[in-house]
Order: sequence, then C-alpha cells, then structure tokens
Amino acid sequence: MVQKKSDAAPKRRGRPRAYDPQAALQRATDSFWKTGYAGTSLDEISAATGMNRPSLYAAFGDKRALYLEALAQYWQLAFSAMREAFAEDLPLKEALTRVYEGALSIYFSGDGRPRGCFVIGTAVIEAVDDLDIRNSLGAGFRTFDTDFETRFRTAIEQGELKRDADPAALALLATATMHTIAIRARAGSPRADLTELARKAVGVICG
Amino acid sequence: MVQKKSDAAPKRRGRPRAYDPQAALQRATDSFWKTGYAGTSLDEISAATGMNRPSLYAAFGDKRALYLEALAQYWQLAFSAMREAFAEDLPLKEALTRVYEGALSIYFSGDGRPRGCFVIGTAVIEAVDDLDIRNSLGAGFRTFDTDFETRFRTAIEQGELKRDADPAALALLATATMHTIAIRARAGSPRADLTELARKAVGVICG
DNA sequence: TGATTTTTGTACCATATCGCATAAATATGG
DNA sequence: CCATATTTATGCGATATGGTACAAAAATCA
Repeated sequence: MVQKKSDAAPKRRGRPRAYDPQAALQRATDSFWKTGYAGTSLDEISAATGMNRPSLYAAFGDKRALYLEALAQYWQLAFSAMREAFAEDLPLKEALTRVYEGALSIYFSGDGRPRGCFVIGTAVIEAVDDLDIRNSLGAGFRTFDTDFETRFRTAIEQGELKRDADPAALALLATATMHTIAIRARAGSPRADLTELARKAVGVICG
Repeated sequence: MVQKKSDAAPKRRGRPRAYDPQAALQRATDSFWKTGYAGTSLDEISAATGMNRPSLYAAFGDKRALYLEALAQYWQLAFSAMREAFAEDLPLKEALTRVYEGALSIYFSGDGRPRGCFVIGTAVIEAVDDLDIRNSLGAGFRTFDTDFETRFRTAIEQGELKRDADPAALALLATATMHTIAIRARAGSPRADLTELARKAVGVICG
C-alpha cells in the first residue's frame, strides 16, 4: 500500500510552527475550564498557549471557534472515559463505580483548584444564547443517557437487576448523579465526599 | 406599641429615588441569569434596570456585590419554593413531584429562552475563583440535601418507604435529579421532557 | 544564492468595560 | 426663599478586549 500521509517528515514549505496544535488546544481548554468562555480573554489564552494572537487565529479561527473545538475535544474525552469503564465487563456496581471514579479524576485534574466538568462549568452557561452549544449539549447528554441505559438493559438480561426495572429511568438517575458530582466538584466538595456520594447513588440505583 | 418604621411616608430629605430597589435587583438578576457574571456588563444591567451606573453603585456597590445580592435573593426563592412544596403535607410522591414542578416553573420563567437555574447557570462557573460563592453553593446544596433527607426520614417513619431505606442516599439522588433538570433546562430540553424525567426519577426514588 | 511560502512578533485600531468625578435636579427643613 | 441632603445624569479616564495589518523570520525549492 502506498504511503498516504507521512506524519514523520512533513517537509512543509514555510517557517515551521513553534507550537504543537494539540498541546495548545489543551492549554486553551484549561483556560476556558477555569474561567469560562466569557471570562477568558484571548490574552490569557495567548499566554497559556505561548502562541501570539495571529497564530491563534491562523490555527483555530476566532475565540468562539476555538472554544467549540475545545468543547468537542472534551466530549471525546468524556465519552471515552465512560466507555473505557464499561468495556471491562465488570459487574454492574463495579462498572458504575468506575464510571464515576473516572469522572472524578477528570473533575479533579489540573494544577489549581478542582474545576469540575468542563461542559457543566462552561458550556451550560453559554447554551442559552448559542444554538451550536445547545446542540452539542443535547447530543452529549443523550449519549450518556443511552450508554447508561444500554448497560442497565444488559444488567436486566443478565439478572443483575430485577426484571421489572426501568432501564431508561435508571439511566436518567445515573446521568443525574454524574451531573451533581460535576457541579459539587466545582463548588468545592472534597473528592472523598463525592466518592461517597457516588457509592450511595450506586447503592440506590442498583436496588 | 410605638411605630418603629413608617414604610408608608419615608419623608426622606433629598431627591427621591427614581427606581424600586427590589425591582431593580430582579432586573439585574435577570441579566446575570441570561449571560452569566462575566458575560454581563454594567451597561447591560444599567439598561435593564433603567438605573445609570452611579445609581447602581450607590444602591448595590460594585458588580460583584450586586451579583452576590442577586445570588442570595435567588437562594431564598429556591428555598421557599421547595418548602412550600413540602408544607402541604402531601404523600411523598406528590410532594417530590411538586418540588420538581416548582423548580421547573422557575427554570422556565422569564421572557426569552429558558434559563434553567440561576445558581447552576451562573454561580457554579464562578465558584472556582470565588470563595464567597463557593461557600454560598456549599450552604445552599446542603440545605437541599437536608430538607430532602428530612422528608425521606418522615416518609420512612410513616411507612411511605421501606424501613431499611437510606434517607441520606435518597436525598442525594433527589438533589441530583434537581441538578440534572436545572442543567437540561438551560441546555434546551423541552419542559415536557423534564416533567417526564422527574416522574421517572420519583418512581425510582420512591421504590 | 535568490524566489517562494508559511509562521511569528509587534503594533495598531475600534470598541467595550469598570469605576468615579462633578454638576444638575429634586426633595425637605427652617 | 434659601440652606441642606440625596439622587440623577453626563461624561471622563484608564485599562481591557477582540480582531487584524504588516514586516521580519525561517523554512523549502529551484
């Protein structure tokens, strides 16, 4: 097969980039994560990424486009964290616990004070005025709901839950638990409290 | 008893106020509610309240003080809505349903697009950098948790729930349901969907 | 070496933003 | 009517902000 893309030696023509686009996007995400979309200036992003503003525009477009890219990347992180937790075919309680533990390690990641969930902390506020963000949230939440529901459905089939359990209802509560953890993490709850919260929620959900 | 405060005829000395402080605070709250703390300029608040900036400063202090006052007022609204729902001594399911229905009528109030919960939509994002807001959130969430827990405790005593039910765990799920409704309302979910969500959540919580 | 291409860095522009200084306006008290 | 008290209204000023123009820098290609 002929080589399609050579990642090793791009040999592009002009002056080489002084930054790694993926790393820069992560830094920009961190900036938005801490102070939100409206609360983060391009100067701050510029300082965080080490890129000057013209380079930012060339790489990502304007502030909103950069934010949307950060949001899309975060969703992928969130989805993959959840599916990783479900992939190992653990018993239901362990699987749910692992989902929440994975979420917590995202919410408590980073250098400074715990930032909670990027989506809950920054996108929800902008959703009122921004259709694209609203759609992104709708699709993201639906993904969580249905992933949970799928897991509950197999749990019913495998006898882990009572036959008359409502998988859709349980899925909503599972997502709700994720949401309250995301909120409380940003609001200052200690991680241990949220682990305990997750434990209790899993207990109720699994009957 | 001697009259202490005459609300009717203040007879204050200088030029009278051209605004009603309580109404102005509500307008300011509406502004923050829509675009958040960082996303709302004093010019916008000035336009919304009809007060010019010096009057705003004289009445409420700076932007942050005004926001904190709006937040405190909103908590009172939220608390009283919940306690009103619990005051009527309804059966557990009806009481919970009424709590969520009360929340929904707040989340879907106002002229424009549904704004969800003021706290979730505006305070959570600022909490990372602001100790006062963090404390306000901690206290507010605790109030919800304990109010729910109290209701579940009496439900157990009165035989509405099984004796071995965990009231603290159920309370966390009840608050979580409130949180997910608040988030989804702002993210664009139709009200009917959220009523249905609440119905399902109540079903699981009440066993 | 010199032309070409792409990125970087500095500087700039128009506007927005927060906060306040100051004078005009409107009430009461004597 | 005049002094006093309080609020309103205009506008200033310093800085921040999003976005862009333009020249210098650094690579490849011929």
